[in-house]
Amino acid sequence: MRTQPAVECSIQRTLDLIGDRWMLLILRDLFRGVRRFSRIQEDLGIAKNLLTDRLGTLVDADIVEKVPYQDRPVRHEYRLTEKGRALSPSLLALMRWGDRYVSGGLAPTELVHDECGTRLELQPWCTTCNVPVAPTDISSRPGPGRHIGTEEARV
Amino acid sequence: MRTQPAVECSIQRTLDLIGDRWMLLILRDLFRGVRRFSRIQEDLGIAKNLLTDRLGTLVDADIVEKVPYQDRPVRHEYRLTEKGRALSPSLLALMRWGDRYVSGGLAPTELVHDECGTRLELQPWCTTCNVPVAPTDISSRPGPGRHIGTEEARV
DNA sequence: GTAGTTGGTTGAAAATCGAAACTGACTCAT
DNA sequence: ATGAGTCAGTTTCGATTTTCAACCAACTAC
Repeated sequence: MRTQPAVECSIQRTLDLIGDRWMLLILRDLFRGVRRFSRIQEDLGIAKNLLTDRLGTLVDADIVEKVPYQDRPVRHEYRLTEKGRALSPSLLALMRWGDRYVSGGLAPTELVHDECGTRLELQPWCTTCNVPVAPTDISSRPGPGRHIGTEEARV
Repeated sequence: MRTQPAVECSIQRTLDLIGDRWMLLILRDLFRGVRRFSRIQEDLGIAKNLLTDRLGTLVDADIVEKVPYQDRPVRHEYRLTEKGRALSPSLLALMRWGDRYVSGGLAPTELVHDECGTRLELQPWCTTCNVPVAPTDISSRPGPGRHIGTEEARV
């Protein structure tokens, strides 16, 4: 798919896997409890062959597992694995951004803390200083998994 | 593009805008300081007409602005606006997920807190309880910007 | 004036997508 | 046991997108 030489960053590796136009929407549905083929298909309006393909990729990647929910006829549903559930911060981050910048500050759906009902924010967190970190206080450095030379690297 | 009726969730709205295979990679490059057409094009291996198109969309959406960095010949570079910079948590979340689940725990690039050098985590944060919130302690509810009926809604 | 760089545009071939039709396994109601 | 319906796909094919390569315009450096 990608014709590029090496993939040197986890964002690229992640997007190669789930950066498709439908993938994150499918995952969103799974998070929401929409787990069956036909329900997802009708909810998203995705073509069935594409849904088959995408779910297959997700299962192969161990992000989703296909579990039977009845015999005779055997019917399956798709459930997030732990790896899949670990994508929740990514979806939450995209959702909060959309709330603010695309939906004009009016969230169509809010995510709240079960215990107190507060709407959740998502922030980079420094576990040493125990404080939230602003985008301007972040810099990047090579990690143990290899690195690209970047002059001015900031996220 | 989307043939569906209404778009009722900020994740969908966001992905309609930047959920393309290239968009988030382009944004990643901009965050990293790769800001010129030719540099991005060669870094990503994206076709030039697509890069032209995608940058145009980003500029139209006010996520990126095109600013001249020299006259004679006028050359521009693409810079993130505040709206664009606000995507950093999303990219960070995808990157951390990739670090853990795709790059096998070995981050190719680490993002650190400027002040103390600690590698950053990204967590849903409850501003009332002032604690990080686990995925299992999150539920969703209709917000002021309209809602889909969901039975078992969790992210 | 020749070559090189930057930031594109254009056009044709290849890949991908979407809509609809079709299939197969099974249920349920008559 | 016939007929209608559901679920989860597969197949087919026309439409759309993407890729790849060539070309272009403006300017610099030699």
